[in-house]
Amino acid sequence: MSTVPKKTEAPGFAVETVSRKPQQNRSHASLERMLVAARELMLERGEDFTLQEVSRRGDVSIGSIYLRFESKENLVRAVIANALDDVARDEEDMCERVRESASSLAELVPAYVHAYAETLRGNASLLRLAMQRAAIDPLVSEPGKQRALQAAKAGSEVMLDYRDEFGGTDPELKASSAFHVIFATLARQLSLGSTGESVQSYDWDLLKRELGSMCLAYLKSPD
Amino acid sequence: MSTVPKKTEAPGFAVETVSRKPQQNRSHASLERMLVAARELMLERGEDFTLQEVSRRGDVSIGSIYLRFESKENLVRAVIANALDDVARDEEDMCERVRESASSLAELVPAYVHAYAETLRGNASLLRLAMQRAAIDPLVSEPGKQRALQAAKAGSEVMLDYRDEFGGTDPELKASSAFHVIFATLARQLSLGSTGESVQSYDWDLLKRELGSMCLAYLKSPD
Amino acid sequence: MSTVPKKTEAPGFAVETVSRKPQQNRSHASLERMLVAARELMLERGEDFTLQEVSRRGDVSIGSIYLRFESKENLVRAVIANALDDVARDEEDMCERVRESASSLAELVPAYVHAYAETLRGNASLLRLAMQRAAIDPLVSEPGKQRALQAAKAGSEVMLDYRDEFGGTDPELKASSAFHVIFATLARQLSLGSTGESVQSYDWDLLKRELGSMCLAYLKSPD
Amino acid sequence: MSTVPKKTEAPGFAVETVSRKPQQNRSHASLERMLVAARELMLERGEDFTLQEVSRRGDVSIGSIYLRFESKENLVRAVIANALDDVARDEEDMCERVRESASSLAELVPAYVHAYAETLRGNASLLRLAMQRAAIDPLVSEPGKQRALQAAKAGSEVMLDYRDEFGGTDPELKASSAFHVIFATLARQLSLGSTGESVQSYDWDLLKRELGSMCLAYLKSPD
DNA sequence: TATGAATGAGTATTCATTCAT
DNA sequence: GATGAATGAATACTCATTCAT
Repeated sequence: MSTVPKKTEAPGFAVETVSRKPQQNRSHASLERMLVAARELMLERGEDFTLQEVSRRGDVSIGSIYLRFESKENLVRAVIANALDDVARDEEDMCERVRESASSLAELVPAYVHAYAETLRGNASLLRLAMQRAAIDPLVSEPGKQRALQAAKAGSEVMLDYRDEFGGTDPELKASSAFHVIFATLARQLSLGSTGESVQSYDWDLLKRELGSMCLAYLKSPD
Repeated sequence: MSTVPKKTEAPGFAVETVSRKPQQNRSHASLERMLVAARELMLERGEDFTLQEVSRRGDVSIGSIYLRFESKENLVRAVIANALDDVARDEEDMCERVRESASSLAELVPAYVHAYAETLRGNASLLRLAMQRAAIDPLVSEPGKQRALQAAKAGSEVMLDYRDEFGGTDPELKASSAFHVIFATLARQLSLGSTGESVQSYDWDLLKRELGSMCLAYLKSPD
Repeated sequence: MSTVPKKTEAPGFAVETVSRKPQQNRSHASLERMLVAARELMLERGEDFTLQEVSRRGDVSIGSIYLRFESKENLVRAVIANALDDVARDEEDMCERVRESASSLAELVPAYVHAYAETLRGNASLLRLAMQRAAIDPLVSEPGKQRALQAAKAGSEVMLDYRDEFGGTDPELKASSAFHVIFATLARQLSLGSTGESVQSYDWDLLKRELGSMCLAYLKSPD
Repeated sequence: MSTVPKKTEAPGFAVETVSRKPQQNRSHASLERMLVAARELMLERGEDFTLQEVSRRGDVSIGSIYLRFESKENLVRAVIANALDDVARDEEDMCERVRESASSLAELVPAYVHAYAETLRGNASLLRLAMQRAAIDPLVSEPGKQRALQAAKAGSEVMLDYRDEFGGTDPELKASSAFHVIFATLARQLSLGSTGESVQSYDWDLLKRELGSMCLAYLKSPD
């Protein structure tokens, strides 16, 4: 569970940074309940929910919420931080699985694209909220960047398992670039951050396949 | 300038659909002033602005605003519609320019990536708002999708000028896929739709270059 | 048609007192149209209508309305004044008819009650508005009182045709009292002035008959 | 004091139905203060008052008002419901007193008319508001009708104490009709529901006396 | 710790009225 | 006389936050 110290607009707001106290026994349950209630409401209606509703749905008093979180904003941040933690865990697992299943770059890249897509898809709703908030809230975007850096590193490393198959002279750069392109494309297709000009109806499987081809061609290319 | 008929929650809310009347002479100026004021405020603080403020800054009465727009929401849509129109125009020009300047696929693709990046960058702030709103407002997302479709077609066509240099058997698919990947990557890098896990500090020029290489390798690839 | 002078909050606001000018030819038509439109709207929604709506429905410009009436209030008063004129005319006719049809007090009283009820019923909607407004607007209640006085006199006179059949020593008082009671009871039953504690479902015909009996017994009574 | 449950557009909006919670101790005082303030304002200016004003005059926060009442409308209804309760109580007492003081129909009827007139006169201002609102608000008119029914029954019963002195064959009908006529006449004279064509200056005491005579003559009449 | 009643600042929207043309 | 675009004051209601118990 995550928390945010009351008066500290802390630089890195990891999950532990957003709530107020290292509650022990049963207050734990109450903290849990308010986070669950808030997450549900956020999935239903974004940030357009009321603390009153959290209070009712989570069976916690409004006072309790303010005992744990300095503000509604911080409660939202905590929910997002938890969601990002979940994603990070999923990503790690996914990397491991893909790594073990592939035995060549040509096998790996499409598998990675596919697996990453599924990982993101599973958390898309909360991720969307996270990214929307990050666009305006440094307290979410800053730690988000750290996480993204780690994800980039992890993703690159998976591909670098097959650096021998890479063309060109800077495999690290290639892997990193490939990761960014893959993530950006998948994210946009999943409407993370927003739909807008993305084309939902575009053939998703087709694009995934071509994205794999593209990266493979790029990684192997001597240029 | 754009307008929206009062009672028409029109299917396609093109610029002309959002305001109320084809006012001629000096009312034009007042409409202009409120749109400018609203745009400024939106760039400063998103949709979190007050009609009072628009009234003051644009030197128009509140009543005048409601004379042109059914609601604050529609005013916001009009500002966004205008911005999207601007982008569309810029994109067209950009395509033309890139087309004329390149004489081979190897020249074209990096030039296109670069030019597209600059085009988006110039309108990034308002585009971000557009995409954020599109995430929740069908009246913005629907026409946005049409526009995206056109942009995809236009972008593909530029690359297809050099279809002879393409590898593989389906140049249309390749061009379209390349466009989507390019747009997604640039958009994410510009934090369109949100920053979130994007890494602002990542070397932008580096990524653009590699994105060009990647697409080139892909388009030429026989697979 | 009635009118009200612009700056004169005139004591007696007869129909002629509420509009502004003794228009001649075709402006007459426009005045007529705005009064008709206003009456329609008032019948539909009370005073909760918009001058915009009067303008549209009556095909007159807002400016025209203000050319004839100093304010929306005065327009409302004019509509009411017209309605009261209509009622007064109807009452006169009704008295005449009843007078001719009856040949004894015992015949007259029930006939009068019945005819008066029908007269009021036909104008009930606008009368209701008139009385509601009169409750708060002296400019309506004052002339209304004059009219009521006349009505009381006219009604009394009909009954006094048969003063010979009256008991007691003050037939004028009896006739006047009977009129007041009849009017009050009918008005309440028609919900003029409001429904509230009146009982709509009470058997209307029954009450009318008993009301006749009551007045007859009273008029004949020696006390 | 009356209350109305927030989400219940309850069929019978008795006093208890209009506010939100059965608050005990000191919130009671605050509820009282807002009702008193609202009543004062309503007596001064009808429903044309501001919640701001209630807040200031009653020394309660706007939020507090909304804590007890779902809307301004419901606050108004609560004030009216209270007033109607008061009237009902007064009516009961009045009936009792009149009953005890009279020993014949000839004594009773004038006494009843007089006492009822005084009872209504004391609550006339708020009653007027109640009836005006009832004209457009079913949530007020519906329970109002129930109350009227009860009042009619109670009033009839008082007169039926002397049914032996009645003429004719249907004493219940006579009593009921007499009640309706009495109430209607008194109400109109007190301008309940509105003044309009009522004649304020008409000699009130005179009419009361004649109304008594009329009813007495009617009740005794063999027809 | 925990509660939840109380607070009150903040804002979109309406519509009678004016006045330049 | 006629027009109708422009004006802007006025107001109910929400909900994050506080604090007395």
